[in-house]
Amino acid sequence: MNISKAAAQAGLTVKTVRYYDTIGMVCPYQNPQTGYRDYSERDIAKLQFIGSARRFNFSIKECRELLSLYEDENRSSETVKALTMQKISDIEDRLTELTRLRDKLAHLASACHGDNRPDCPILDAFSANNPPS
Amino acid sequence: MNISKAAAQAGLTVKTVRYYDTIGMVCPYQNPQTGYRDYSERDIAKLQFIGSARRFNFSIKECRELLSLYEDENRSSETVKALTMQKISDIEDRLTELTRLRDKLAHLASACHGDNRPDCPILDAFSANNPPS
DNA sequence: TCTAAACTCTCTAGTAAGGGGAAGGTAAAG
DNA sequence: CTTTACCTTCCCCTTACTAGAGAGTTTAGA
Repeated sequence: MNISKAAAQAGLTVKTVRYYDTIGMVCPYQNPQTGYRDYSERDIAKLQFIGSARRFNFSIKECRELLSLYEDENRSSETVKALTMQKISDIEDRLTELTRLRDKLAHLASACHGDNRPDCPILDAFSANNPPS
Repeated sequence: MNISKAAAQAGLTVKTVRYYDTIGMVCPYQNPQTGYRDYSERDIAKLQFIGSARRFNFSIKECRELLSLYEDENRSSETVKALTMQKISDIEDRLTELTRLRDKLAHLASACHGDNRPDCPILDAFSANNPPS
């Protein structure tokens, strides 16, 4: 299967799929005459797997790890679950942080009348000597 | 004031402060003999301002915009409030997205017993032909 | 069969926002 | 005067791609 069909199957762009080859994640057979890549069913499955994991916020490095577990017939689900729980925890940290940011910004915005007058509580807050939180 | 003290005042690293000079955001007087940067009080205030805005998730580009409003004596608070509301909206989009991710991952994790057996619902889900959501 | 469109390839360079570290000059303290 | 702690520029590294140039290939239609 050529690269654009492979990409479509996995919900990725051609550029991305080519990138996954250059970094050694999914390296299809490559015609030595033309240089054209030819993706097998197994390659497609790997691309789909990576696409899903990426959409779940796993980094490329983590995807590599998941992929090797995926391909290991003798794996246990232990490591996968641990990785997933860690990822959930990462996401929750980020949620907490973003929620705090939003609340602070919303608080500032509510104090700002947002009209033509030059005084602005938001800018004032930014220029205050805030210790880095 | 030398760069390390300026950085400390603003809660930034020396590298970051130097970077803000190279990209033209805060360009202090530079001794032509030694090349040493010398930060004025005004420079420090700008660094602090940028530090705060960055911590509020504003990009460098947005910081430039906020900074020019901050330095404009005749500005109105209108634009600042609009930028802030937009940022709040961005953050809320991200919150929604991350919450959905967390819930999906939590759902998968709860289905996975995480023991020594090789079957794993998480990996199964990743390898399923999921349409990109 | 020819041609033109639609694909593919590699390669370079760029993105955001700095971090790491080398090589070398400078300032301040003892 | 020496040591230590700074400072400088310079270049490469990071993440996960994306854009585009220039050139070769495949395919569909006339």
